[in-house]
Amino acid sequence: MPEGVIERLPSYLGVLIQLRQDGCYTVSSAKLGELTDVNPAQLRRDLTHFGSFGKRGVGYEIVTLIDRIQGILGSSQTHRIVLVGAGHLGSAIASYHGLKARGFVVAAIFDTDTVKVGTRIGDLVVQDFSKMPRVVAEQKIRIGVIAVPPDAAQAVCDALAEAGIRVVLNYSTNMVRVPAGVAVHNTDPVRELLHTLYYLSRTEDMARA
Amino acid sequence: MPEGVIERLPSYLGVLIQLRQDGCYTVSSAKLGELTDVNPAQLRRDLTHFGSFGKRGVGYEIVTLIDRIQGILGSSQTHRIVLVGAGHLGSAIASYHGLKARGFVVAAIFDTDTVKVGTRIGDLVVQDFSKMPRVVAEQKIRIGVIAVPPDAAQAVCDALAEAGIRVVLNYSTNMVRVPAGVAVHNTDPVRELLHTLYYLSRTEDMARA
DNA sequence: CCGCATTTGTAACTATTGTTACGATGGGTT
DNA sequence: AACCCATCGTAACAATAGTTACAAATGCGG
Repeated sequence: MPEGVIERLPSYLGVLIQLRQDGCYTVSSAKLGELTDVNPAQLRRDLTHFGSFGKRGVGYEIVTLIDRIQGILGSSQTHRIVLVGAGHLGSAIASYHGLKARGFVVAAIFDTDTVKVGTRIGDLVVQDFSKMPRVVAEQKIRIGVIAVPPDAAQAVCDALAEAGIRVVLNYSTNMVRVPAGVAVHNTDPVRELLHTLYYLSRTEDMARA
Repeated sequence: MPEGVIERLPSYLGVLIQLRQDGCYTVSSAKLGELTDVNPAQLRRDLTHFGSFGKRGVGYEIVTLIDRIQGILGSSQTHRIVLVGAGHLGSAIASYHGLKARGFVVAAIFDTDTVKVGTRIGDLVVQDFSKMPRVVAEQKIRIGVIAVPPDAAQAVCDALAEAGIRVVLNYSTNMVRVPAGVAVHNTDPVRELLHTLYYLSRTEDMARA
């Protein structure tokens, strides 16, 4: 399965869920492509990677498509995640309602800062990071989110991997490295900003020309 | 300039800045490639897109490289950004020290919620969103960050574009659309999680086999 | 029941991206 | 000064991704 497909599936899913809420039953590749900024033909080809269940002349049945994509991504069941770092970013993630709506539940929050340990964030009480391995093992949690200062990120990541975490989402500025068998996704706001900066200078060049 | 290069430059820059702090003077494509998970040859070719200034047998001079990349991305000067949404996520971004260190300054924070308007976040006082166009115009701000609930995202984005913002970084779950001449970058945490989920199921399949 | 508008699925093509391989070049060593 | 080793820059190749175009299928209206 091509990497690009995997990256687009979550976008399709998001839009489809929105459409279902709006009361739609079917959607064409043209419409869905417009809403996700994807070429309709490519969208159709993406979907053929896991079967062919559109109806010619009609489009795709939304509920079927949602089911299918959730099956591929493995988001049909709810996933428990652990969150490391109870700072502003950690709080933002923990109290983010969009998570539950899409099948994610924050099972526990950890921090090394003794001042933060014991405080509440939403329904959860921040626990000491030393308890992380036990919680991960007992609840068989496989997803971890890192929201700690850059210097601590790698150490936290190593500990998560050691504890059995299989997927790491890293929100710190430092890229972290993982052993084989663990997937990591580094999404640093500053990197995103720098990336967009390039387009800023380009649009200005165009305006000047 | 290929899209892929632009996406990798910020990673290079981050690692280079780190290396400079550690007291290094030069770095080889092999080393830098390892630290950024990029094939050394590709890294070299990426760099040739804007000149050739490595020394054979030695590597690249770190400070020169940093200068050059910052020049390309336009991050040699400081950039002011406006932030819309003073919730948890907005606070996280506003009080994020990594921004200043990398040349970004949050110039103003806006919200429509009258309860939040007037409160302080770091050095800044949250202002009413209606004042956004004036601030953007007066300070000639071109970058806007959206950290509001999904339903409000598109409206905020339209207003930002109208006010003269040229680059939008959208952290809400709803993808937003922009007029031509404005660049947008949607980075939704849930989408990232869903994306990593696929790899989770894959690693488990591998473990089972 | 038949043609028409619509929309899928896919084949062929193009463009882009990534990889491998190797000659060129600079510094260090004897 | 001559040799050697590390490393760059780049050409050739391979793989991937994206686009265009069109035939096959579906439902609808007359």
